[in-house]
Amino acid sequence: MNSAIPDIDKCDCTVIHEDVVRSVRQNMPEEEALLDLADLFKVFGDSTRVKIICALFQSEMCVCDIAALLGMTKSAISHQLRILKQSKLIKNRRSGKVVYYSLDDEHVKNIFGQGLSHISE
Amino acid sequence: MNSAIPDIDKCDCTVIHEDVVRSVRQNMPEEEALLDLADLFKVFGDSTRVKIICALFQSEMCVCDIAALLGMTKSAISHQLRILKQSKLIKNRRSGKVVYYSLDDEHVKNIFGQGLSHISE
DNA sequence: AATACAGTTGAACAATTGATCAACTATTTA
DNA sequence: TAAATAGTTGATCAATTGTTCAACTGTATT
Repeated sequence: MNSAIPDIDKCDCTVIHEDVVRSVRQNMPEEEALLDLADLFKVFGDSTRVKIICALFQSEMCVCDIAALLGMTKSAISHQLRILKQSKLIKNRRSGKVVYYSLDDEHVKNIFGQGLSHISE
Repeated sequence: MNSAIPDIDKCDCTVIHEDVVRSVRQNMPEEEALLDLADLFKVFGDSTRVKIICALFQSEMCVCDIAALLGMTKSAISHQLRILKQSKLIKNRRSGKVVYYSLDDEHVKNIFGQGLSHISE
């Protein structure tokens, strides 16, 4: 199943370049992949989560340390860590009462690198 | 000016690994860079904008064509194009009544590539 | 000059989101 | 086993966001 053909009815205009639209539509990735991609970027689209990821680039850290680093509550950090973990960007290990979080993806570094490269222009 | 030291007061816990926190804090990118980075990813974090970018990978397109492709109104597309342009991810040229949009960044392709690579695991 | 069409813009509204708070679980230690 | 500490979780609320709608601009055509 490829990307579903959307309701043309909802479009309030004539198609000017019918051939282009047809060709582009045929080569679009599947709808689901595009939604997943947007959801992944949405995870990166919050400054708290960006800061957490940046911190974890340097070292694995526990919730308390991240909270202290960013000047936020454990609860707020824990909520964000949960989102990052659901997206499989970080992993954790428990050692006694302390839970250590660390990065769990090689792509993150590359995505961040490209992003930083873009904004520094 | 490096990343500002946040209110430790707002943190509701003791720092468990003081050395780690100090070291990580010293090496964190500037606050402003992190905010810009999050803002950039926020732009990618919407399925409509992801679809538009994917479409523009294949061909430059006018607003009507994108609207028809995605089954949305010109207005909705135009609003999103404006956001993409503000982030310097796309550019446009006018030819008579028609405005053509196209990608304006080499990093986009790499960011998307890494993102797609991540979700396909 | 008047009409038609491509595109833009601002206000409004519903939906989503992130921090807060309180209550909770899990593990260690006295 | 009771207290202390690390962390989690669900509800709530304010703030943000995306689409819609209506009115608008810009360009070409007649």
